[in-house]
Amino acid sequence: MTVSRVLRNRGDVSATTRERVLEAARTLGYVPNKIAGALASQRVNLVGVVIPSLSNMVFPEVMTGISEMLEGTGLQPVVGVSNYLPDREESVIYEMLSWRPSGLIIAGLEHTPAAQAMLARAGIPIVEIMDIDGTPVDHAVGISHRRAGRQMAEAIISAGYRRIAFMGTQMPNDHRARKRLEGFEEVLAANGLTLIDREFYSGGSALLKGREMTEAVLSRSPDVDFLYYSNDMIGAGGLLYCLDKGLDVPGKIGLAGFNGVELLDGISRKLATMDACRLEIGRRAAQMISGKQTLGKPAPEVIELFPVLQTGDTIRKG
Amino acid sequence: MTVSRVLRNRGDVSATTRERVLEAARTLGYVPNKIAGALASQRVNLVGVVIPSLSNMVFPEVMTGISEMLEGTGLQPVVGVSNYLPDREESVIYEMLSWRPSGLIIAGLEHTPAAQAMLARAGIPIVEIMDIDGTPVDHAVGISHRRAGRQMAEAIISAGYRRIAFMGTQMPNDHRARKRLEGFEEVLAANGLTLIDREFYSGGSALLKGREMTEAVLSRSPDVDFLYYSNDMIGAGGLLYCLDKGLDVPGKIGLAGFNGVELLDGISRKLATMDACRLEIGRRAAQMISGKQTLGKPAPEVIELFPVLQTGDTIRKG
DNA sequence: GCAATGGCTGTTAGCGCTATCACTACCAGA
DNA sequence: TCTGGTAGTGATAGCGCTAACAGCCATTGC
Repeated sequence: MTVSRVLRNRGDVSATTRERVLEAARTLGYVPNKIAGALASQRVNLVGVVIPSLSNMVFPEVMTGISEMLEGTGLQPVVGVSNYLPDREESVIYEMLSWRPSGLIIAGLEHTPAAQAMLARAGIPIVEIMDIDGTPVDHAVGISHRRAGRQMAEAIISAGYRRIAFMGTQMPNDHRARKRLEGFEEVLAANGLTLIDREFYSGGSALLKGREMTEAVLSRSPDVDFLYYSNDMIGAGGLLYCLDKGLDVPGKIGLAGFNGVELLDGISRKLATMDACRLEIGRRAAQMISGKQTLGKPAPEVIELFPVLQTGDTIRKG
Repeated sequence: MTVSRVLRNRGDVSATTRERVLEAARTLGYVPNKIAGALASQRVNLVGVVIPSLSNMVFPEVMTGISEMLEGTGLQPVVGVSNYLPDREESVIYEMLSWRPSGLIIAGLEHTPAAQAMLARAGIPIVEIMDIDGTPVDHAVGISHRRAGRQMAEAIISAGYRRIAFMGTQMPNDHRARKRLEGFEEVLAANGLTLIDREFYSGGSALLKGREMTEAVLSRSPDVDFLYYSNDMIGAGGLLYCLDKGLDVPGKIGLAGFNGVELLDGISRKLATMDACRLEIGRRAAQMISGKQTLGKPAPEVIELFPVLQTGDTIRKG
């Protein structure tokens, strides 16, 4: 018992005893068994994080925000990856919950009914992140992707572009990209416009795919005057292609992406984009979990963040 | 007990009983407590993965290889991030081991003495990845960064470049980058050469930093004829800068990076680089752990992989 | 003097599972 | 008939900790 107290820094132990215990632990190479500890104390210092992918850059950034905020709280993030597959997400959630974590952070609002049910009755704080266009199980932190799509469409139209094409991922389960496109098309429709071309890809190097898709769209629809990309990576690929071809950007043709990927800051021309507030989302989500530790079960909370449109160098001014 | 048997698919249970149990579990929303299960069975289906960073792209790729291989084995990866800090790594290892995972995968061969000791007596398979220039605690899968540095230097020198500058990260604990540079300088020295300039950075957008450092080096040492970068991201930034300035690449000035980041495939000119075999490293490491599950404690194994030099478009031929 | 307090250490029970063995029912074969 | 096997199920102990409380000693206040 005294050993337990020393190793957890809990309760009173005399300085001499503490030293003796630590010394013994060191020489024995003793590592306490957290499994037994967790079972006995009904407390697990883990926070589950379920995300669709690690290769998207967006999610590692969210993770950074989460880790940063969890630092010093005694909580540790545990990552699970769903690969954008609802069934896989369900099993990852099941797996996570069976470890009885202190909280769960999960990307998106769309889950299988079984997953919804598990989350609802898990009895721990659940934070759904990235998106707020829908009904959260418990807490939520994110942006409205539908609104983001609308905002971008408005900016593009008010800059005078009319013949707009879209390029994005072929992913039925990327609900956030879908919502952005929906919002985007909504505003186009309200202005009597429709997308004059669209192209989808899946897998491979995003930069390269952006280049290839752009080439395809430009040769198929040479009169296009704006290229809207579902993310900055393919947008950057497209931008590099346009610059290589000597096209007049943003005069004759404009481009825009989504995300505000800092990674790409080194390209000679800055792509128009919207920041998805990834770091902030991670931070807030982590805060919600660690804050909930002390208090009881508080009312579900939804935090909406507002991305800022950055026109960069690829949308003409005025 | 019968419930336990049904939920783990172990032992004989009649079809009717199984169905009744599953039905009850479903209506109750029952999620078994893995903590208790693990404590009772002394088996934990987790594999710890300790890496320095998630924002480096290299590590998410390794993770992809690991997840891919672990799929279907019943094992689940759990990630811990050390931020290139030895002390933090030590505490992450401690944290991980206290959950008694089935195995541990850890980047690099350099750890604190305490961490070394913990790993050595953990009693589970340990796989140190990425690097093999050193002495592993148990198993290892990786490449020789020293050799990689040498190979690149040889290629550069035999292409006729002589006035070489280096740009890299300011990270005393990035041992792999350090070893590459050591190998590189070794070969320079053997050919009577030394680096004529060097520049280091930390933090920020790698692409942008590459651009800035390149500008700094070129203005300080205008007679430089080769730029060697410690990674592809800053290399790409430098390449974009050189192209923007209309420099003759690879005629008057050559460039090379390291890693083979697929991400960058969309740039008009292909940067010379070496593939670090990241996916393969992740796969092999995961295999070693899952393979060790059935057999007893086998002899430590070291797998060396061999990166391939890709001269791309930024080293002149012949 | 004694009770009361606080600092420190030890004892006991039990967290929710699984390993192991015990038990029942049933059938085949001698 | 009995033995021996097998399929299915239940009873018991215990995994390695921690919560809760019990106990002890030294000090303090009156």
